[in-house]
Amino acid sequence: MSGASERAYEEIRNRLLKGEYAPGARLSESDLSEICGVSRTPVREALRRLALEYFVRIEPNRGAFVIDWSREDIMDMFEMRSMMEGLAARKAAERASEQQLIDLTNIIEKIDEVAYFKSGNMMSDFLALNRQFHEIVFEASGSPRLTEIISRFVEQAVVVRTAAQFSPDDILRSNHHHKELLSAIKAKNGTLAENIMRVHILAASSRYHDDYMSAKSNRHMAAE
Amino acid sequence: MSGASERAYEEIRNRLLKGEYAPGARLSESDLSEICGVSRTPVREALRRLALEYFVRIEPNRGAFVIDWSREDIMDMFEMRSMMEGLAARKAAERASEQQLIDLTNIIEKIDEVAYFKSGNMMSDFLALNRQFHEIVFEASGSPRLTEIISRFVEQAVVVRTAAQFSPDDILRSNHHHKELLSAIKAKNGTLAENIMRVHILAASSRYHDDYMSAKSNRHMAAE
DNA sequence: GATTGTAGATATGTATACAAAATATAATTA
DNA sequence: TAATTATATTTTGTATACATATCTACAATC
Repeated sequence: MSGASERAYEEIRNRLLKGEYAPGARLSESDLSEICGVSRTPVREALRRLALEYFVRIEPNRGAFVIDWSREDIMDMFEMRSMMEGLAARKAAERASEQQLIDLTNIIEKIDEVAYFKSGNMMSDFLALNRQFHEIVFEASGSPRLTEIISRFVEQAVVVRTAAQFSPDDILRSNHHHKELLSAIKAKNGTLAENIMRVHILAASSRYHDDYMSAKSNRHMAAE
Repeated sequence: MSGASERAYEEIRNRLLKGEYAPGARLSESDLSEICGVSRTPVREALRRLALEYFVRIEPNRGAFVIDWSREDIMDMFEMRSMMEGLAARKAAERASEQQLIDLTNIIEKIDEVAYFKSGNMMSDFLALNRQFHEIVFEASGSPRLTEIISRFVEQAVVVRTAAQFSPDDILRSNHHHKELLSAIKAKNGTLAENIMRVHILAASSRYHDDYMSAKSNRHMAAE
């Protein structure tokens, strides 16, 4: 999965995230192999991997197609994610180490700073820190297998793609959840931690829902 | 994913389920290609697919290794599955069609018959019917994407492998859950359906846990 | 004696060539 | 002209050959 295969994966994934290919579009292996500068073999491997992550759908003897996600699909995915990460949070509350608590505390501080100073790359900084935060919670759950599965889930197309625009206010609100979660974990209150995490994820999904609806109504108005 | 690739997948998967290869064992591509009677290319594809389903783990430039599941890993997987299938059951309670209710009713009847007559292939009959039952609940959730994701999850190594021995009593108990679930769905009581499904899955996991512990203690005694 | 380094052997990663299937195009018929 | 069949082209699926990385064994060195 290294070298050519990895390169092809990254390249195709980036193009998909940029929305370069329309939903439903067919992805030709030869075309992609030219674009990526590798042979068809690693391209095929990359496409299978992207199929696992729900970026594309592969039909036997027909090839790979860009997946189209409906609003319902996306909300369902958020709901699944909220349950999974909630489980991780519950276990984290039962098992987190001192060092992990310190790490979480530090990340929370950094996120506050990012939101406060509103630097040019505020979004990417926040996304990286936010990701770290959640990764540490996974690790703190104490189950490597669980961590792997949930991480893989969070890598999925719909989740990655919907990590959209956040305002500084949104970031602060999100970080407030982080603080609540941390104190629940510190108090070793698993049930509380689980439900805070669920709220945290579902709040993001709710925000996405609002964005989607307003975008829809904007398009509607623009069309009139 | 058809022909040679599919054949290789089935062959390797069956051998893994039979426990032919020890946990941690390395799976050579050339060996498997001889065994399956196909070239290395489809074998590689099959191994990647099995990696997604957590049958094997692939290390870059080193190959595929049989995954070893700890008891904790398995319990975690059951817990995840209980949440996912619970979600599907809740949605099914909100959206199931008349036909789907009839289908579920019929399957419940057939399972009772299977447990009653104790035919030679009781286990495989039950497993097939049980699978159908759960598949219909997925479909009744009304979300094709959700169905796909949960089905994929249920295909995973640990879930498939732990669908072990059930006594006629176990089957009747399991089917009792099915009946409770069906009536909750009929009553369009989503929360109830969700929690019944969770209990249904977690009861199976509890049974597995018991089996595991007694097997462990048997081995212990046999060793003395 | 333990460790490190190197050479050969073995396995995986990638490219290319060929086979089979699907799609597009052209010709034929109603 | 529309539908349909035949043919050509394109695309995916598989096999094979080659490149590259890793493992094993043995020797050199400390």
